[in-house]
Amino acid sequence: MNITIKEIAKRANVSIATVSRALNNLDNVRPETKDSILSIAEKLNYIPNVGARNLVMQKTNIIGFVLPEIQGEFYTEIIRGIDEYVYNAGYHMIVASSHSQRSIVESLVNFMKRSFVDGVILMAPSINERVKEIITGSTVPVVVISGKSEVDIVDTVSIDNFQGAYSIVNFLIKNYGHTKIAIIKGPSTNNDSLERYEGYAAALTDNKIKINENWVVEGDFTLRGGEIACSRLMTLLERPDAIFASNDMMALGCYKVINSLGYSVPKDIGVVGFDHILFSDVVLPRLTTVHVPKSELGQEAARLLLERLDGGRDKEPEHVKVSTGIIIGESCNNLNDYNHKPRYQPINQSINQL
Amino acid sequence: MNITIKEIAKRANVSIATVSRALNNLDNVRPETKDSILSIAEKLNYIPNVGARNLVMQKTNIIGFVLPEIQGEFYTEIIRGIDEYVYNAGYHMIVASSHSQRSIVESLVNFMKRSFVDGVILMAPSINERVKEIITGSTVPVVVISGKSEVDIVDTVSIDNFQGAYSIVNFLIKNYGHTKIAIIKGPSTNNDSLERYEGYAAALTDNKIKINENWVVEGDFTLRGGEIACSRLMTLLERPDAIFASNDMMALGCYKVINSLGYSVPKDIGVVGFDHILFSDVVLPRLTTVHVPKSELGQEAARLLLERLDGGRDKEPEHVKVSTGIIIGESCNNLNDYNHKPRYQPINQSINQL
DNA sequence: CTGTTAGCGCTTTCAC
DNA sequence: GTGAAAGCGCTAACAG
Repeated sequence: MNITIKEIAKRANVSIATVSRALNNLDNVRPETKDSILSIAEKLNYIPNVGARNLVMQKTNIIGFVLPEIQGEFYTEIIRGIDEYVYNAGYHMIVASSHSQRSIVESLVNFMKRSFVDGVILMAPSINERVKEIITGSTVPVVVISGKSEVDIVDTVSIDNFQGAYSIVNFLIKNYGHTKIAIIKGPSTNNDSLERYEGYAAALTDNKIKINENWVVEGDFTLRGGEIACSRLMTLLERPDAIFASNDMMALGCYKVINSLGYSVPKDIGVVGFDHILFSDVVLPRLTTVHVPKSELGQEAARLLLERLDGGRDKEPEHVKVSTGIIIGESCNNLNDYNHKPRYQPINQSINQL
Repeated sequence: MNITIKEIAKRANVSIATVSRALNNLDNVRPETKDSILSIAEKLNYIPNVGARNLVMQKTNIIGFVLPEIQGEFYTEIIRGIDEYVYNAGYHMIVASSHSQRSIVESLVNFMKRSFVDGVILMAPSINERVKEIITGSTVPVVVISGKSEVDIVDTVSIDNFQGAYSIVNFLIKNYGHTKIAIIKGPSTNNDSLERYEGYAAALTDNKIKINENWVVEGDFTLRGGEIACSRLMTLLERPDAIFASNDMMALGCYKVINSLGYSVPKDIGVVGFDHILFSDVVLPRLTTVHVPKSELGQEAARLLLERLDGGRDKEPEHVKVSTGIIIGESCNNLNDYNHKPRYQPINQSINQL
């Protein structure tokens, strides 16, 4: 049988209450008593029963993280961000991704079970009515990571998609002299996608550039989607000079298509992305893209949740936006520099540099 | 206050025992009574208290997954594999990756707390004495995912590294006519790394090819490590015709170096990898590599763990090896097809090609 | 300082 | 079929 405080109490000739106090390091225990208890516990290799403590404390020190699917480094980074943060506060995290057998709704409902988790972080590209309903009726605090702060009754964390998209497009225009910029949008149901488009549109408008509807195509955030969308752009009579792919995966899809058509990035057409995934630095030419602090996204969500858990249950919902930055690669040319300076160093030169 | 079986019992005019029976769908309850109870529970929106049930059942239906670091799709896929499998059995998973604040040992010890998790899946590239000790003394079942079945006292799941490495190297020799094959090993402390090297060595030996020590260099499984190792190989007086990188990240590092030197893959030198990460299909040329069924790795581990949990506590430890397959890309040439065309082009010639 | 006692909410004998 | 009662192992008043 597993050893309990009862057993320790017997051996130490004290009551279980005293054992509990000693173990929890409360100060109203005589030092000698405490030492004795602690040493006995140590000797017996005592391990507290978490479940029993949970029951009486009405707290599990576990939070749930619900996400669409565990795939791609994006989610991985967020998971890490959350985990690192909550660990320091003595919490653990249960990950529930939706998959063939389980929907987001199901995961949520499951987590809301009393004494299962103390709080939930929900990551969802779009939030339907049913989910909103569940969040509203939740007994435990919920923090939403989403493209848009569409749920204002709970804390939210979102990427500053607008700013990110605006910045990079504005950069292409102002610094690189581009005017013919196409966009490959993400899925229309996705909030991040919408905001990125708005940033794109605003940057053009602010620079007095008309939006060419032929240069606005939709993708689905996948590599394949990027390929298809890019093919469409490449077969237009009037081609853009640069493509703003709403995420890096699609940008890589563009690379593939452009290369397979015998063109080259950025010589023939520029490509920029959004997300700054690992491989945007690995590909040649390195992708110019918008950096999203993924891990920070998770950390902020965790911070908000733990703050709620720490007594701040009825303060106003907080809405945090994490900001982005531009990563400048070589996937888009500076048209202003274009005075016949070769952009690619002759190979013999780079060899000399070794 | 939250509603409990006590409340339901009161309203249904029965005892809490009967409520419990009805809720758990035991058969020794009169149908009418059961219906009445169920409808009341429904109406009251009753949610069972997981913690209380855990306490009396001595079971949490949570398993722990301990891994070195949450990073890269490799781990992500395994997490998904485990999650999908255990979900169907009514379990949840707590992920604990080691990071700056937490070691593997710490995670393990933490999970071993009674009533915290019902079992643990441990993924570790190498297993030290301390960890072995903890596993041995564990009160809950442990399944180890590791490169080698070095822990034979518990169930293990491992990649068939030897077979994978052997296959791809043998393929290069037998099918592509290669003889000058270098290897970039992984870290020497990593079991997967060692086994892959052994597969490489065996394939050469079986084909009566001597191992050239100059062509055996060590990497660290990172992109950067691959670059450094590849640079060393490329500066040798006698260069290999192909490089077997012990994982795909390092293979991509090779791509970078080879390209930056003005050479091309596979024309000047072939590169093959191991893992079959997402990006091995994205890069150009597509990487020839060894496919590792990552999600299956997680699923097998989950299966073994749940089998233990399901009463099979004292059956013999099982050791599962998941097998690999070769993915043929375009990153390595078939020399048999290569009728006397020079493999290394003079540098000026490759410049002309631009 | 320490012991007694009353639960936390649930499952499970053991009677009836 | 159903109820009474005994815990699961722990914390937290409340006394002393």
